[in-house]
Amino acid sequence: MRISELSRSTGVPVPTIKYYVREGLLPPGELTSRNQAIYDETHERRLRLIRALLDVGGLKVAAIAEVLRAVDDPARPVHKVLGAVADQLGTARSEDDDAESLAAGAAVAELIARRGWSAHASDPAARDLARALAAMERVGHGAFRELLDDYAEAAELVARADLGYVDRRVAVDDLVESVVIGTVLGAAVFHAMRRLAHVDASARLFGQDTAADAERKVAD
Amino acid sequence: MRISELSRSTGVPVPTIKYYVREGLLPPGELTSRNQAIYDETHERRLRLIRALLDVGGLKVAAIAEVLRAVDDPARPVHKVLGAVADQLGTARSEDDDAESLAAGAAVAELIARRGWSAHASDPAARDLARALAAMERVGHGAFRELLDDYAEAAELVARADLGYVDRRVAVDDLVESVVIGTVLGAAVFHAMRRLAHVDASARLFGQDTAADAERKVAD
DNA sequence: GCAAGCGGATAGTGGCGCTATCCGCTATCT
DNA sequence: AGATAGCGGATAGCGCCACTATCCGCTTGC
Repeated sequence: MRISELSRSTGVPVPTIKYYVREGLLPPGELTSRNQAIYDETHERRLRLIRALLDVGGLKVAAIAEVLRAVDDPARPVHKVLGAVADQLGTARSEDDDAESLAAGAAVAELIARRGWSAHASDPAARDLARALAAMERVGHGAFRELLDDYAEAAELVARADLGYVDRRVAVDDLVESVVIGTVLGAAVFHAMRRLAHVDASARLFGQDTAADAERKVAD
Repeated sequence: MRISELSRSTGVPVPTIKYYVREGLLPPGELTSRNQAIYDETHERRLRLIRALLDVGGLKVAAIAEVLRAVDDPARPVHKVLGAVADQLGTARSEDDDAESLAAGAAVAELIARRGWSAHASDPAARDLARALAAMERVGHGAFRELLDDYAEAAELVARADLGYVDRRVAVDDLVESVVIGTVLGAAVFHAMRRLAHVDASARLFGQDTAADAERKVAD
């Protein structure tokens, strides 16, 4: 397969494919001469994965490069890959040591203890959670903490479902890739689902014209 | 309060405040002369909200402008505001009419019917969900659909919690703003929580050194 | 009376995900 | 054998976005 066919079969423009290769997201084609290379279905598959992580997962190109490095690592301990993926999904970078952040960090540590989770408050995900709670506090919604256990319940439900799914796919396909896809795209799926559930809840509470509104909105 | 004090009290640089005013995120200060204006605690509050939606919620400046326009609308039907917010949280823009998208759209319509949700498949959230499922299909994970009902269960749980929270805040504070904050920041909270639950699940499945890994990672 | 700060306007910056162009070479068609 | 389309690789540029820097003439407060 030449690059133009790879482009056609995936819908990704040729210059973009070249760009992905440059950025280390996609392995280069195998050279058959100084300026001719062939690509196969692994490239096609990888390209589709890249687009999914980019368009639906919302990951940055650099983040995808790091995730794929972990995926391609021959000695790939699954939970390390999961950790690499989870880190790229986050936002927190700097240390926050204002009053709200410290309080939020303590609340997160309590939650982890209460839930008996095998995670540490220094985990990037825990830091992001603390960041979000600190932001809630700053806009006068510190009381949102009361929902943490409900959220945790739902998160456990989702995590259990994800694990079961990955477990079922072990024999079928590449385990590591399943974990990556489940984690990243699963987040997008849940995010959309939560919005949909809110639409339903809002319709029940505030009026029954929501579906009609949606119709009209789409017609615009 | 002058602009420099507003900047000091919120941590937002003065030129950035001016930028937000230009973009319509923040109302201008009240002029006391041709080139002097005063700001009050409503500006402070609004500025904190903007930063939360931007930094934690991940909304774009233009999206925040649209959300705040809805919030400030004197005749503000709550479910309209919620709709405006939900739309800004999404990603889908174009029509997808390939095979995967059509199948995914049908799956979403079925889910909505099965759940009895008062939402329509043309709702932006439903489209985003279909988009995510189509992406799953394209990377060979069409079987992920088996998890949809588990996800829906979790989403309902979260939506119920959110509604209860908003209900509790009706008397206390501005209802519309609570809805916005709960929707946007709640998404960030859940996203972090899901990652945390995955860390726990991964630790249980693949090894008990995850907490130690997190410690080491932070030390880097 | 004068430096510091102000509101407002305009232009510039850095990061990111591409995209356009050019080069010399090769595969393929006639 | 010659023409043409396409190739890999390199470099430069683009469009968007969230700021940021600079400048202007004008107050304010010491």
